Amino acid sequence: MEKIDAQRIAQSDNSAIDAISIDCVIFGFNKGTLEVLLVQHAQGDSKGEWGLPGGWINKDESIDNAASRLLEELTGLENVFLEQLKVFGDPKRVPNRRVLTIGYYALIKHEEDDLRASLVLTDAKWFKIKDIPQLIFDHNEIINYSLKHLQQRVRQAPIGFNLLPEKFTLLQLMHLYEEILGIEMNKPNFRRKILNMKLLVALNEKQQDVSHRAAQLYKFDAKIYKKLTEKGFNFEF
Amino acid sequence: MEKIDAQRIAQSDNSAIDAISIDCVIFGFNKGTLEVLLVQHAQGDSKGEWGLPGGWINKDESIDNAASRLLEELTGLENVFLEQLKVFGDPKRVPNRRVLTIGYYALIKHEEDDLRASLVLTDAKWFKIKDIPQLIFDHNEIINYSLKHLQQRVRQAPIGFNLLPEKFTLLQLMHLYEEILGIEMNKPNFRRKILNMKLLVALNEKQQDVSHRAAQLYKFDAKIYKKLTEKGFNFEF
DNA sequence: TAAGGATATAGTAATTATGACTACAAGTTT
DNA sequence: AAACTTGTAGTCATAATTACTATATCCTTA
Repeated sequence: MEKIDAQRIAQSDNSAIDAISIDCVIFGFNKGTLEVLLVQHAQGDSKGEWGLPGGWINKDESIDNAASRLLEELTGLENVFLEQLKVFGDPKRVPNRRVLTIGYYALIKHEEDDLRASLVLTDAKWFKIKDIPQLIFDHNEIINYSLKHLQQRVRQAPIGFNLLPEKFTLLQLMHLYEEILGIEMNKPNFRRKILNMKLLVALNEKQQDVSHRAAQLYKFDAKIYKKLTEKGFNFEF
Repeated sequence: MEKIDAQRIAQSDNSAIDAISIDCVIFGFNKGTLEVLLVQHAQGDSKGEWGLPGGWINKDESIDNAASRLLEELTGLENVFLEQLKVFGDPKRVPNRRVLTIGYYALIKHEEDDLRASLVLTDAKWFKIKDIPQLIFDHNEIINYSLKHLQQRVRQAPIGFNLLPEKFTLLQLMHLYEEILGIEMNKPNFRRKILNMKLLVALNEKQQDVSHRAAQLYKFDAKIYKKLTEKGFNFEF
């Protein structure tokens, strides 16, 4: 492979790429609705416009670490579910310069108070999926891609739990799937199916302060969660 | 988001990244075995060592186009199944420099004669998955990742067909799945399941020159293939 | 405090899918 | 023609799925 080897050396320092960034699609689930966290640009050409939170990769920092650092800078949250999506590399995605961006997506427990406190300091806001405005660059495309990816992913691995609080009811879980997948499900059948998976552990607790019969609270079994995540499974509903 | 916006501008020209390459895992299926096409380096520090075929992105070329150009330069094949995997970005993946690489994987119909002719010109060789030697950089990791990814992917979409010739028998198809997934399947049950999907069209042809009863040949129905690929489906065996 | 409303949870029955087989068919080889 | 190899059809018990109905439990309010 002389050709390729030669190219590796020749082009390695005068790359056609001006820069490479990271952009992160942060999903949250609030009151039955899937939301995405966006930030408003305060300066530059795109002042006032909304876009995905993002940034740059530091020297000696893996790209996964860069993404989780950026996420923590924005939200104050650590140990969040965060996965790489893919690189977006259309030559015209950013005007005048060739900038690739590595897309990441995160799933966070939306109701955390830390998060709300941290966010008021910046121009960041949750948008319902349906209400996302026109964003800078190709950020709408990145969100669309990540949503499709999420829809695929929740059917292969029980990652949806990352959007729920520690303790949740079966109906909350079902509504989460309904919202992500855009479908309607049947309560009794959902119960049976999810309980058969042995993924959930019933707690000795019930919902509080609801104006109807309180539902059983569950958490998921971390061991089985791990096993299912590694092995992959099928969450067809 | 002043902070992020400022960073976008400040760091955009003195990036911590020296270069970004593309590396491609090319899968083929030959005599019941899954193989990967590797190339031997002819010069540089890694002379004589094997690695994934790869190269650099040109100006004004999308990364997907760059990947398919590189694939065509090596194999002479066009219109090949080719998808991005993800970026590999460990700071130490290449010694002395910070080089990210975008991983791609391709599925090709292995027996094409064009391919064989083209390949003799270069130091490229098919390796069985089990026989892959120690490769340069993190290329073993990239192959492992792509294999896992392929295993997931063939259960969600009927992409496995890209590894088979136009016309194939049900048993060839079953062996392909067995090889990719590393499992054993049951013939009659496989037949029933795959035929129920209505994805296959029986041809008016049978196998030729086999020393036993000739099997029915099938092709896949392009329309249903497309529908299933978009919608996603479940190929659990 | 009893009735009504709302939601949780249990159960049923018809249908379909799955897994583990057996049996037979259709060619090849000796 | 018999033996062998692989293809294809069919069986049967079990499990999963779908579309329901029924009942339990708790809160609200009249």
